[in-house]
Amino acid sequence: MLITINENDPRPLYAQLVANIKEQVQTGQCQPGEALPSVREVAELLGINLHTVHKAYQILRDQGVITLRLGRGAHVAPLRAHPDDPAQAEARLRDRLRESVIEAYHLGLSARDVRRLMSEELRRIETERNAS
Amino acid sequence: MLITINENDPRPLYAQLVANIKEQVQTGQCQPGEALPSVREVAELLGINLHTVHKAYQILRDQGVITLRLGRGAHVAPLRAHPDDPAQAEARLRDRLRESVIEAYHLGLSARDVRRLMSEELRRIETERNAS
Amino acid sequence: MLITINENDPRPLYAQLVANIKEQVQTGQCQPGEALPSVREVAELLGINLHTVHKAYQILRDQGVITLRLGRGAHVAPLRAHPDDPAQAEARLRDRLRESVIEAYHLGLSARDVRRLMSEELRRIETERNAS
Amino acid sequence: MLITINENDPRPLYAQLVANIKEQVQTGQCQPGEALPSVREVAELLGINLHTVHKAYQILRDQGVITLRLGRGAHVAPLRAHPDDPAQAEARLRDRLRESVIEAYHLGLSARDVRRLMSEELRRIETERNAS
DNA sequence: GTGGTCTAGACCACG
DNA sequence: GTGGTCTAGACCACA
Repeated sequence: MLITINENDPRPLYAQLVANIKEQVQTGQCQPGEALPSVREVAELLGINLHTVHKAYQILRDQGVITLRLGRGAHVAPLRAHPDDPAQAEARLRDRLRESVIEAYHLGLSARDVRRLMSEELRRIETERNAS
Repeated sequence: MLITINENDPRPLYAQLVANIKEQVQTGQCQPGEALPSVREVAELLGINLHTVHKAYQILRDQGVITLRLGRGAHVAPLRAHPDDPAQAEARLRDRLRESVIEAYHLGLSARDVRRLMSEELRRIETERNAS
Repeated sequence: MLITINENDPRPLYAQLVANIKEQVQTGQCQPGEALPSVREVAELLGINLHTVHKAYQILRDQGVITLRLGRGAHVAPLRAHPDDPAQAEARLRDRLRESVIEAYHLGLSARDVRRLMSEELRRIETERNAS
Repeated sequence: MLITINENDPRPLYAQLVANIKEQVQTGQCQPGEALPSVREVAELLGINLHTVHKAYQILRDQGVITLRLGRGAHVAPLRAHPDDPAQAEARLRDRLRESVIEAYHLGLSARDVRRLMSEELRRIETERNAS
């Protein structure tokens, strides 16, 4: 598992780590049960602070993406097949999508553009997952 | 035009104002050329500081959503029909959608759910706009 | 003489008036000695405040572009053939050009672009002047 | 990196800071990747308020001149090699140059003077950049 | 009345 | 330590 950060990304480092790992888990680049590198390894490899990595791992644990056990490191948790609370999950995503659509329109893009780009993204993630 | 903020929203106040106003402009709840309430009015109405509102208005001006003129207040700018830089606009939206899809999967939602919710949102905004 | 303002111009109204009139004088669209419309006429025509126009006229008088005489209105002053203080005039222009060059580079334009655009502008004004 | 402000300059402080830093970046007095002094340092050094400096840094970030990262300070961004939107970039510069030419004529300078001063400025910046 | 700038000082989040 | 947000209040420039 190769965790990376991007100097030009405006998000804080810990948020980049979280997003990066979630994406890799989701696209199947790392499998449930697989071990993640230790906090110390990641920090050294990326040349960042230990507690920045620690914070990212804690967030991932809180979101159920990984498991952390004392002395045994971090492991990828099994993927959620169904939402714990479907209504809440949908509401959250709905808000995100609503914001995205507003932004798209302000950028001058059309509903058609949005639909096309979303289809592309959905397809891309599916194929990445199947390839791995 | 009714601008609101939400105590529980994790975003900073100025960002909430920006999002709120962009949404109202986009859904047609206020028309191009229409005057927005003055910085002072909004600040008083919401019980927040002048500068917080001012910052939001400046951002909206920078993004081309409103015009601000010394001594003459704020007005809704005409909507962008086409992106200034289509490739860049698409890239930005693509990143947002990609993040949303990853999040959706981690919430336990399916590609089908995502598609359905997106269609609903696109339709909702269109109808709001046509209604006004 | 037709004085105009532009809603989308970020400059304050009085500054637009000043720039507009200076340009017309310079390009020969109005000749030395010619009468300018009265403060009141301009204000009514453009639907702006009397003292906004008044301020613009005062500035133009201070800069020697027009003459204002009580009861006789405003008239275009003769063009300056040579700078009153050549060193100071050059220094002022130099600062402006320096700023423009810095901006050009930050916009991603080259020295060549700057030269080309400057030549075009110089030529454009000459031809406009000769045409009138 | 030495940032300065000028009491007699009619521009607001934050705008002076922006122009000053852009010039230094452009003339190569500071290299891409190089760290800028922190907001607090600049504020203390110049005896002005934190927010004034902060605003300048934000503008520079929005214009792509520097990068700002929470907890990690400000750094010079890579220079733009080509305009994102060439037509728009040229239009902006053209307006600036047009204004400058009008001003030059009103100062009593000739087209020849303008050409000469512009050449000098272009050359000056090139040599400064090559020297560093 | 309007927006724009500057100051002063508090508090938070990130690394 | 860093940047980021919010408040409070003063003062200026424009219309």
